Amino acid sequence: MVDVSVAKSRRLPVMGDVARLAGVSHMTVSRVLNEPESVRPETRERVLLAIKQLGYRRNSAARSLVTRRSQTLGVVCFDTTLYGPASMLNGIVHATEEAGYAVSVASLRRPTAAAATQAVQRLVHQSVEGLVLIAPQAAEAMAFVRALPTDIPVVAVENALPSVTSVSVDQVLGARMVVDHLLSLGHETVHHVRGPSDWSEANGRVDGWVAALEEHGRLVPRELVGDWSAKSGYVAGQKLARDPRATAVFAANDSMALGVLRALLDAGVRVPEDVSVVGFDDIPEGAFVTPPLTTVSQPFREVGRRSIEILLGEVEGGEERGASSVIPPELVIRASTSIRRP
Amino acid sequence: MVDVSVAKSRRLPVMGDVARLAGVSHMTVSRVLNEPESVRPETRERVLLAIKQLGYRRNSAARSLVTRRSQTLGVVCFDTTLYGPASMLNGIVHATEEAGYAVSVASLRRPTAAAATQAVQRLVHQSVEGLVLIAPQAAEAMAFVRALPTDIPVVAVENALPSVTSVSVDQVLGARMVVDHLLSLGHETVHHVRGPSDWSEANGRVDGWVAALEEHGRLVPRELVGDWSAKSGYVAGQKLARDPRATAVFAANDSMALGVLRALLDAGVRVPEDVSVVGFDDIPEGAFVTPPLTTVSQPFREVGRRSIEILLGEVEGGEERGASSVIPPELVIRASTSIRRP
DNA sequence: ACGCAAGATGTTAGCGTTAACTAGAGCGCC
DNA sequence: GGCGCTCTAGTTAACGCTAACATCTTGCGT
Repeated sequence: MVDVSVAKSRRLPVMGDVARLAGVSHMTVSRVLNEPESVRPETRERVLLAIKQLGYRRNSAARSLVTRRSQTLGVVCFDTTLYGPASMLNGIVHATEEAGYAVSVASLRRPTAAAATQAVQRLVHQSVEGLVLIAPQAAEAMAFVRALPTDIPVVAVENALPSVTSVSVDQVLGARMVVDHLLSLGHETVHHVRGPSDWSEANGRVDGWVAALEEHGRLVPRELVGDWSAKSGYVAGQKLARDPRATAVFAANDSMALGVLRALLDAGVRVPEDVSVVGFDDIPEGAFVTPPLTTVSQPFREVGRRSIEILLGEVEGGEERGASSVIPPELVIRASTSIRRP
Repeated sequence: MVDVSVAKSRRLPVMGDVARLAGVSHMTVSRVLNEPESVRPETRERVLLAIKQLGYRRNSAARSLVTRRSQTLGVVCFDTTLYGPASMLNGIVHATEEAGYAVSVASLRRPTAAAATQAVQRLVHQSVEGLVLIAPQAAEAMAFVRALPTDIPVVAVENALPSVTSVSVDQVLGARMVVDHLLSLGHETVHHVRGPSDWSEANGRVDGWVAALEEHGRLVPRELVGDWSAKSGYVAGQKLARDPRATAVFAANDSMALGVLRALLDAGVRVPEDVSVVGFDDIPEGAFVTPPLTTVSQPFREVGRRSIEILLGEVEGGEERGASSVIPPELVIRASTSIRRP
């Protein structure tokens, strides 16, 4: 289909070739492609036919050279193997494609400032028209801000960078919903296994957790720290299993929640009879583990969609700076939480 | 850092500007950037300084126009939310970046031939220099083959397309290892919850399962069909729970295995005491579910690395057609399988 | 029949870079 | 001491496209 070209000459056909075959000037070919309405239907058909016969495709480099537009957005991400970032990337890629832009991805191997700078540079070098950052570590935040070019729009997802428009899920609210849910089940307080301290999402969840407990006048237990992995959740769970006051545990993501679950079960603690456990993210497997996990669902697709919407508003409409936007998450109650039975 | 430019004129600096500031011709600037050795150190320093002062960056469109190289590889993928594809994408992005190429991603919303064609076209339009297909459905296979341009190298991962170089994990071998393991534990036969019939990976696993059973002269039970989701695994698990002859279950991926596990437990079947369950993929959570899941680990990074290696061999070295390559998976034995106790 | 607007198409000149050739300087060699 | 060779830097011409302006048809009013 693509290669119906006469294939005689080695070089790909250019506008001039199409023009010659159609008996028009190369400019008419360009017009057929860019503003078909301005060309007489009869001529247009002839040109279109010639294009098909030669298998002609516009040279995008030449096009962007003269239009000064690359029709490409850049995405900087960290570990897209994690469910959250992967979903986000997915949402962003879809939204970008729908808008007719290409997506160029730069992935940080490690969460260092140098890597962040390098990734941004690489994308800027590719002359992307806008930049999406899905790199939720605060560690690179300043590196990002320094590396960011001033001449192209940027949107950060899940990471409130100073002076950068951001789209994020309301982590604080999500954590509050978890705490409210657990307290309403009669638990005295809620223990927390937090994510790495350089992740803004982890911090938001801690903030919400603390705020909600304090509002209810409850004691805020010392938090445990994980690294998002189920393994780190397991380690935390082992400690929690030894603490009789820990009857409700809020893990900062589902993977860690699974680790906690596992550790508790291994220690002979029943979930949810003895201890309630809640996660965060709503991974697809969450409903099918034992026991099915109560968690907080984040509208990743929506975040992707909205961030691209804002970004393209700035890229195309030339809007000054899109307003940051926060999207509420949703509590999904399943079987890993229950009324406290002392 | 990036914007130390004089910022007086609205337009970005071009080679000519750098040249004027450094007191040389634009060609010398070009040489400093492309073949520094050929410029006298003294001159080179002057040019480098001017570049820094102006914050000059080469225009990549102009560059690719004249060199006819986009320095970009295209990746076509389907659902990058699934662990397997996400890991693969990750591996590919890393390998591509290391090689100094940009990565343009096209994602299929739905696994249809039309979407496949469109995605390939979109990337080709962006003048990518090579194409990686991570779209494991056979459904689009023919669409891909038709849509593929003949003038740029293509590598398929996990999908043996006719006349396309491929890199994949040995699915058949993986399945055999699972069956061998289960039979060695004393199970009479192994039941299988397969993936969608249009995924080549699913088919490979079925083939290996059948082959291994037949080699051992065992009865091949009727297979159950899932869609990779834990939910579909759950449905399959419910059926299996009713079948007293099903003492060993091989689910085609970990998510479905979790669903099976859940269904069995819900039905009062103990795992692994009554029934052994094995998954495939080795998702990070697998070690922390109840019971920890025996599964097959796939070297996704390695697949990504090797596919890019082959692709770039063709792109740069002009090698005719890279040889397809198959990488062995690894059996990870955990606690969801045990000796059959009748 | 003539002028004139509107529509369709053509002509020309870049966009910013690299390829390919040209020119000048310095230097060794017979 | 002049010839040619190497090393460095400059000049010119693409690359394939679109913007902007120029030109040629039409058709219509008077």
